Amino acid sequence: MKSNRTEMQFELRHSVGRARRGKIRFGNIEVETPVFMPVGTVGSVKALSPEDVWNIGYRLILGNTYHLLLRPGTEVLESFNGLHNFMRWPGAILTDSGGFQVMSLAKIRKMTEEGVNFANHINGARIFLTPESVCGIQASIGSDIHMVLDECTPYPATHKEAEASMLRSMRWAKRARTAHQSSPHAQFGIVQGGMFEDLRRASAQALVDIGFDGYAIGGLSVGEPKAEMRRVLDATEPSLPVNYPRYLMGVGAPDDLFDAVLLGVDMFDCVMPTRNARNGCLFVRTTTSETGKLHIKNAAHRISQEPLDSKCKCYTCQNYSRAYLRHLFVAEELLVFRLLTIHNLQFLWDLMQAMRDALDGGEPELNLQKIRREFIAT
RNA sequence: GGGAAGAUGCCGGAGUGGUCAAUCGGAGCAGACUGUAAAUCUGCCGCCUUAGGGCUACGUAGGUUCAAAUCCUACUCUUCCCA
Repeated sequence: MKSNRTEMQFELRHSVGRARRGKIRFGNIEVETPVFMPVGTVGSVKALSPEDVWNIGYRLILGNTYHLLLRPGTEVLESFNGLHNFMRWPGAILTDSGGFQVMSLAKIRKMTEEGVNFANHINGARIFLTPESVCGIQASIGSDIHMVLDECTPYPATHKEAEASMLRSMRWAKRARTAHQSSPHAQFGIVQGGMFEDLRRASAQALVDIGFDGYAIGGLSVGEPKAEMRRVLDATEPSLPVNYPRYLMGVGAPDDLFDAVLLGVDMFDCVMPTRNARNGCLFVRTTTSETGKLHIKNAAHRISQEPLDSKCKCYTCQNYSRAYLRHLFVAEELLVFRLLTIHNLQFLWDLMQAMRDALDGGEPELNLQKIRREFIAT
């Protein structure tokens, strides 16, 4: 197994309050942080070509170990020397471990101390994921950042449940770190602990004791109120080492991204921009809609010659009217998925770029306030 | 000219005496979606409403009945078969 990637390097440039400005390098691929990563679960950012994703500016996307193991499987991926070559993606890839599927597919899996047994969602055949086997699968995928297998603790959970779940995830993290030893790729641990600050601190400390290349915060944005998420994030962040990237998993609502950057998070991923696009829900600036979103199906857009968002520079907004996009959506023309997905990913790119610029420039607080007014609905 | 079947809400189509403002689709309208079992899911969908109810409704007009979309009579129209 060879890979054309090299080790990940993280450089923290400076901070503004708790917010951080940095850069992650994978060989000649550079990723400015804070960064949002589009999700391409099975080797495709749904509806887009890799070129579409690249042209917006993205250089780091997600894949999923559980899903890629099922299809196309490691044999195919290895024969292509990994997912990058297979899908023709020139950027970097982070793979989630299957820990989220422990929660989202809870009905078809069983947990043991050894690992997770899935009756997989495609044909019911059993697949057994362990902290060690997930490392091997990720090696076959050849991703640049490997997430450890964890249990994404569901919400709500009692302190006792969250603690037992977190402690097991920490035991698994240690096993995964051992199994990963000879890998050239980066590996991130994942903080768990439900909504309990003491458990979150203990989890972070356990991971730091093991020592990872980056630290993720998992088990948030799983149905809890936003205030809960922020409280937990606020309490967890100080326990994370300064010189390593922090990754808040599964977060991508514009207001959550904004708040989490200010709380010191460097990396994010979320299906929201891509899934919402396919469901006809677009992110727009508050100058376009006070709610920050636009439902393309709405009758109000039937003859509108406006773009989705008059301040958006994306391919879709530069070329197509709301009326045409609505027509495509109503007529179930497949083109609409690409056009709407491009827009939503551009919106989050613009939001993150604006925040990076604000952190770099003078008067960051003032500029961040401007960004909040423009991108975040109240 | 003779015979048969049928006419239900925007459309398709259930219902064949009361629990029917009427199953279910579609269309229409609105909403949700946060490490993707999601091109998915939810709600509304005759009119009025202080949301408890009120009103008008199942081709048209009569009739039977405590009660009719459902039974009877006539008419109008549609489709099919025979001439």
